[in-house]
Amino acid sequence: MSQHRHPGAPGRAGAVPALPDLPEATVARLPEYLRALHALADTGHETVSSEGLANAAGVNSAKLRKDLSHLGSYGTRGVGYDVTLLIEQIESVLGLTQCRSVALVGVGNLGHALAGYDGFASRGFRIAALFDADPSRVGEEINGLVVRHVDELARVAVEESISIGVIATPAPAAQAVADQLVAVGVTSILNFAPCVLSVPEGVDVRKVDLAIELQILSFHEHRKASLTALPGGLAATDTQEAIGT
Amino acid sequence: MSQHRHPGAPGRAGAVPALPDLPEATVARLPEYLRALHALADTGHETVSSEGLANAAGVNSAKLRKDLSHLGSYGTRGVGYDVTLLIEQIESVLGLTQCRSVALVGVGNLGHALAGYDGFASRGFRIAALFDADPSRVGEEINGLVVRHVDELARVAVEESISIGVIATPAPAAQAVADQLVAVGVTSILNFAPCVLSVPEGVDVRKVDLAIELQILSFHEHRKASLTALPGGLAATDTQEAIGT
DNA sequence: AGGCGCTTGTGAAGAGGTGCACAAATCGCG
DNA sequence: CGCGATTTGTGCACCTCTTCACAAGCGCCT
Repeated sequence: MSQHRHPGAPGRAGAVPALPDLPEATVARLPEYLRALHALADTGHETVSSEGLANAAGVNSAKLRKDLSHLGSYGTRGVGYDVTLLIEQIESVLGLTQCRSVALVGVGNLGHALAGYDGFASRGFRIAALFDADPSRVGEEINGLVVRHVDELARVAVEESISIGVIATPAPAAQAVADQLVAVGVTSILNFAPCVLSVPEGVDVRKVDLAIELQILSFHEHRKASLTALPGGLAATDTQEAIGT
Repeated sequence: MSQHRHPGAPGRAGAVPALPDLPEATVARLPEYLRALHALADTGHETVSSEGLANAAGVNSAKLRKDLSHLGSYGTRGVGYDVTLLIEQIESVLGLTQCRSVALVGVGNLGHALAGYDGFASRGFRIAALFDADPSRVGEEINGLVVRHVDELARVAVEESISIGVIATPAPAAQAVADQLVAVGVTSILNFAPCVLSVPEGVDVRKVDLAIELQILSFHEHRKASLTALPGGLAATDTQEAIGT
């Protein structure tokens, strides 16, 4: 119930694609499922029920089933999901079957750590190039890669066929870097700089701001402190967060 | 500074606190508004319209107004919002009027960068203690702080009145660390380890997984590639993402 | 003083996501 | 071979969040 993409003649739309137009919330959870599935595969599990996988991924089992149903029917009723098959499907949908090359701009405090983070490589991403605007940093070698000057971005990006750009510069430099990335054809950007990037339509930007995460926690901490200050009443009723047990 | 709220008084009871039970989506955006407001204040602006602030924060102006309206009416029709006043209000709601102490566990690649990240201090958080389980790392000094063994967590946490724990350990160690943090009374955790933490009710966990962000971008990249591969038709219609100009 | 333009605050409609509950499907076993 | 146990896939109701559109409010200018 999912194959009818376009009966026309897309000549080349043969095997993989399908492009099921997934809900954004589902897309955001698929990587988590994928991680849980890899963990299950490593411990020898061949199949897993929606309940089991949902637990491992920290979500509701009905939500998980609905998410997976958007990719097609890859489960067996009464049995569960084939771990290996499901991994293949999710990786295919996420476009992880090819190794994607990442360019990292800004090799300061955070960028340095990102350049050395092995969680990228282990999940199919290759950091292909490092850049910085500071001449004193250019030439430094990190994890087997030499830092180049950001002016070389255009040339190197083509050579290495970069598909994702990561910005780890200070905020004032981020927009200029983003513009350069867009100019060389990068259409996906992960931004660690605490600022809003403006990019043309068709370019995806995801932002990670570490301080914001702390501030959100601070709010909840603040709220909890206020509630427990109340003697009785509605203190206990509305605290339900992360999965318990 | 935690005033109670009357269970049955819909009007505005006290002055500052109110605890307006903000929507979660609003809470997540307030820090972004705060950052934009600080930038405006630094450039000499005394007031700002919802349109202006919304632009600076990268959101829709109606959404911004609704978000702010949840805190109360701090704008002036025909004029806009007083930047300084709004900063104070948001900081108050987020519980940033007091400096919160953070314990960072795991001083590996990423933890090292977090320990040196000045974006925390500049936004009201104090990294009060560093921990690691690796004896060879204990004693190392980072940014003026000495790394202690994780077994000292209980004692130090009380001494430094830690209110937020940050986990930057490898995944296998994360759950044990979380348990220890919870045991010493920490009720807010920021988890960088790629795994699901299980914590008792009343403890908030936020997760940041750098690889997941890349995988989400990978999906969109994959989707865009498939769409442009199709000759005609639905290629142009459904690409709308980050703010454009 | 009065009108005019600008901006906020909000009601209402719509879109999207969540979780329940159950029918349909599959396997294992007697 | 049929039955019961198990688990998926999904219709539906609920809920949160988003967005539009506009009345109410405010300051400024004449």
